[in-house]
Amino acid sequence: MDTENIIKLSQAVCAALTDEDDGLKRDILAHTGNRWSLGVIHILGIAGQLRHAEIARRLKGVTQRMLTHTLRHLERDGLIERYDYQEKLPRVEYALTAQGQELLVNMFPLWTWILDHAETFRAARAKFDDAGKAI
Amino acid sequence: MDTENIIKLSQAVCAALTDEDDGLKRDILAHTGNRWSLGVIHILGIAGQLRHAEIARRLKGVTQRMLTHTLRHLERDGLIERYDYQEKLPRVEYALTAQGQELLVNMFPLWTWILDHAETFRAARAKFDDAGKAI
DNA sequence: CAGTATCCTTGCGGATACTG
DNA sequence: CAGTATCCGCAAGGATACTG
Repeated sequence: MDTENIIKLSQAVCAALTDEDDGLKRDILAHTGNRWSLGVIHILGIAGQLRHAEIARRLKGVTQRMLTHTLRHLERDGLIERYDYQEKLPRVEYALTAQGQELLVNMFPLWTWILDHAETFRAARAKFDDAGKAI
Repeated sequence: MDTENIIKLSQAVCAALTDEDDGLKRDILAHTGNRWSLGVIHILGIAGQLRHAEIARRLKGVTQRMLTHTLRHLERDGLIERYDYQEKLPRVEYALTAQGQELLVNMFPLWTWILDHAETFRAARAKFDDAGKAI
């Protein structure tokens, strides 16, 4: 897409976007910014339904505490569902809800765009930091 | 979109997504989750180019400190550009870069989807909290 | 006007130990 | 196995005062 079109498109987009529900919007988007949520959603999107320990195994570096915490938050926002089988040795599985799947689908353009421009971002940061403005 | 299709689509999406660059991806997405970034981007998308004080006026509740901080971070990631006119009474203006405009465009589906489902999210939370699971 | 400089509170993310 | 319960360091976010 050329620059001309991006400018026009972004202006059209801005006009269409509203600032209502600013809190909620950020709350939902916060899932995409914090440490483990996106990984969980991605993994569940691929595997379908997994137990706590299975997710922990596939998510390198996550602690039990943070995984539980992340799962609770995703569950609270209706993005995943928790299935407790009430067995004596606990078995609990998690899966994306329809909402969670829609989040993934709607996040696709943004996600791929970021990955496609990884080098650009790194270059921008390097330039900024080299200019002595590092934060 | 019906449920059948969402499931298929989300699986296709998951397959297409990669987990590379997890840190960078989250760093960029963090802009969408934190308190003021999205507001700044939206305002600049509409207004084109604005001074520090102008942004502060339109962004209800932001403090000078946090606005400066937010602007630095957005600048570091190449999403906005800073124009310092070097005048005796300081005049500095900010505008979206091409990258920043692309971010907006690529975030459009996600943003509108969240706003369209605001009620669903609120209902999910209420149900969760009422079940006594509140975090 | 556009920032720094301080100080403060809150919550994130993590390490470790324990329980039904 | 799937969590709680603590304790901890650190950064986000904020209030207020000051500066070139």
